[in-house]
Amino acid sequence: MKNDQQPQNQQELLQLSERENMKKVRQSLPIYKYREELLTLIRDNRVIVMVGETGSGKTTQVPQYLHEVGYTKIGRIGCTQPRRVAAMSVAARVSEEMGTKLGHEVGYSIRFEDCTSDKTVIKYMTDGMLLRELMMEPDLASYQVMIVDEAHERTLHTDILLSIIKDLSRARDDLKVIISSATIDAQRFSEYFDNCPIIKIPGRRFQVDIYYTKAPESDYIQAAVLTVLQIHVTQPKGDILVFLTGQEEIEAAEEMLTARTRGLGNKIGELLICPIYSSLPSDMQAKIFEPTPAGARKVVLSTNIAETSITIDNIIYVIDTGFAKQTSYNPRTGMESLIVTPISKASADQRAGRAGRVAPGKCFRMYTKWSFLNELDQNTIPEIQRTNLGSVVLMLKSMGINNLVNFDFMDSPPPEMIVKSLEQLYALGAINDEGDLTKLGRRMAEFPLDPFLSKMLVQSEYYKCVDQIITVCAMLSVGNTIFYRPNDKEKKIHADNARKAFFRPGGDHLALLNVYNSWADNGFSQNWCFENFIQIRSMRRARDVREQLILLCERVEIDVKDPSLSIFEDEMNTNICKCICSGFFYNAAKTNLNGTYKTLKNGHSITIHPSSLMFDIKPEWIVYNELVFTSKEYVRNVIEVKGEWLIEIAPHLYKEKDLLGDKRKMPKNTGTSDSRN
DNA sequence: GAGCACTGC
Repeated sequence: MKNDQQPQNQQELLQLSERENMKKVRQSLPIYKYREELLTLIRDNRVIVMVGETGSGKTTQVPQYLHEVGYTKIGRIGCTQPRRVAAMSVAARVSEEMGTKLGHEVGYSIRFEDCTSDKTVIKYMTDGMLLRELMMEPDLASYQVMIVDEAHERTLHTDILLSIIKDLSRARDDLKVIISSATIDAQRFSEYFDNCPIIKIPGRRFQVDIYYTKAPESDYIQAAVLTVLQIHVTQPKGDILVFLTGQEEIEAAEEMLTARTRGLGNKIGELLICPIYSSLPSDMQAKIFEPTPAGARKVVLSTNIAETSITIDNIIYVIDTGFAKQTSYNPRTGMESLIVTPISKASADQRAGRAGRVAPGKCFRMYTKWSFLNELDQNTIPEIQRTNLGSVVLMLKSMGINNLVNFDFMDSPPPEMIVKSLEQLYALGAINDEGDLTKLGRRMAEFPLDPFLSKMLVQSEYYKCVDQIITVCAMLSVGNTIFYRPNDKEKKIHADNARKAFFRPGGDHLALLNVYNSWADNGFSQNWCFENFIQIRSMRRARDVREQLILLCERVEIDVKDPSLSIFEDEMNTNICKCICSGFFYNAAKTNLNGTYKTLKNGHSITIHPSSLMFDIKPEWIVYNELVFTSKEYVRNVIEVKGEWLIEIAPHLYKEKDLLGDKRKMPKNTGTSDSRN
């Protein structure tokens, strides 16, 4: 502290001019002209909708204005963001503008990282983080203002927040709520919040000219590739961003572009092809941020990641194929599908906007204007209407919100989805006949996990494998991005062999446990990951999740001490499988002996995904982590179980006569994972 | 014998 106050004239002067400069920058933002109007509106209303276009400065300035006029003397100002990086970087920017140290007056709170202190009066956070806070502080008593930013994105967490905040703002007449959204939805937000006033703040964006195809394109990848080449040959300098739906398309486009430009030699300028998608290793992702050398042109082949999550500088041309992969959830079958779907108008405009960040740009849409006007939906269906609501329902119940079918959502999820979640929670024992949370359910709600996983975790104490199950939970919750499979025939074989080497009798979960433990035994080494085709980013994330789960276990009094030393490996593996079964018995299936399986719950036909280590083994009974439709109905992350376990663990679902009654008819050679080696 | 968009607690 004292050192900071030593007079260091040169540096202080520099800082002073920096502050002056900062002030000028702040005052040049479009929102500055609206400062007084905005503050008056907030003073006179509990809730307002703020339409701030990109570049208006709303996210950084509004909390500061409110701070400057004294709101923070009473309570904190919170501002939620859908993404972690946004929460961090905006907080850093604002603390710099205020001349304070990050984490002091201005801070941020995201999962695994709380950069706030007692002094913090402006707090940026992810919307999911605020939901967790709401479980502990249901009235948000420590906040005077809550800003829900990027509300138009309608993420699952944002939608739930909106409902809870609407409810809360009626009870707390001193709380100021600001819903910040893009133009399109402003009216709907206002209606939802009892016709609250709307303030519109223009942004600062360059014009983007839109071009359509004259006729529909049958092959949008090829069309996109040809457009890239055409731009490259005929248009002035500036990088190109192409939106495709996934890794496969990106690799195809990359090959086509390479082949097409190869023959042209030095007739045309160099074209740098940069793929980007989230599961691409970070060092390869970094390529898109490298400055383009003079005389060359960069073409970024991207998934939706570049629509909101990643911003690339110097993009002048956008090529929009008009499609994206989208999940949908069928509550009847409990199946998720990931399907190539036409994007919405809002999404198309967002993509086009990526061309106008640094200069006037051009957007080439690989579909007709008629199609844009008549075939695309206005907005993407909000996530809350197309996702499994298990953890949402559990969370809301733990906040005391019981009547979910009549709960005031901005867009209600289909009732059958809520019913399905309730049915699953009931089967897990998280809620009772009246639909109230049980003691088990309350413990489960503490964990930031899917209810199936949290049930398994709570049960792990009984099966004496808490530490192992924590690891399994952590590995499953980082998704399917652990094993890296390069885009090269030779390397693919090596990667697959590396993967198979992690096999342990029992199933995929045990292999995941093995991966984690091997990594830990090798000192969490980066090199080890590289040699074994493991994505270190996912592993580090799993390690973070693990640490968080350990802390949470202590809170709900689950003993994390590792008792495994007194148990033999075989016995331990059985315990682990039984424990997984105690969480996932709902996802049980029996072999049909022709390579497919039949789910016990509804007789649905499914197949083990070829990436599963159980693909070649095909045990009689399995329990799976997830069921996803891609080209077929595949289950991923599978373990072998015994019919007897299912009857023992879930007698309310499975009866002996139904499961084992026809066992005598089954041939004996259905193989078990133990016979593999 | 297949292929997985993107977030987030």
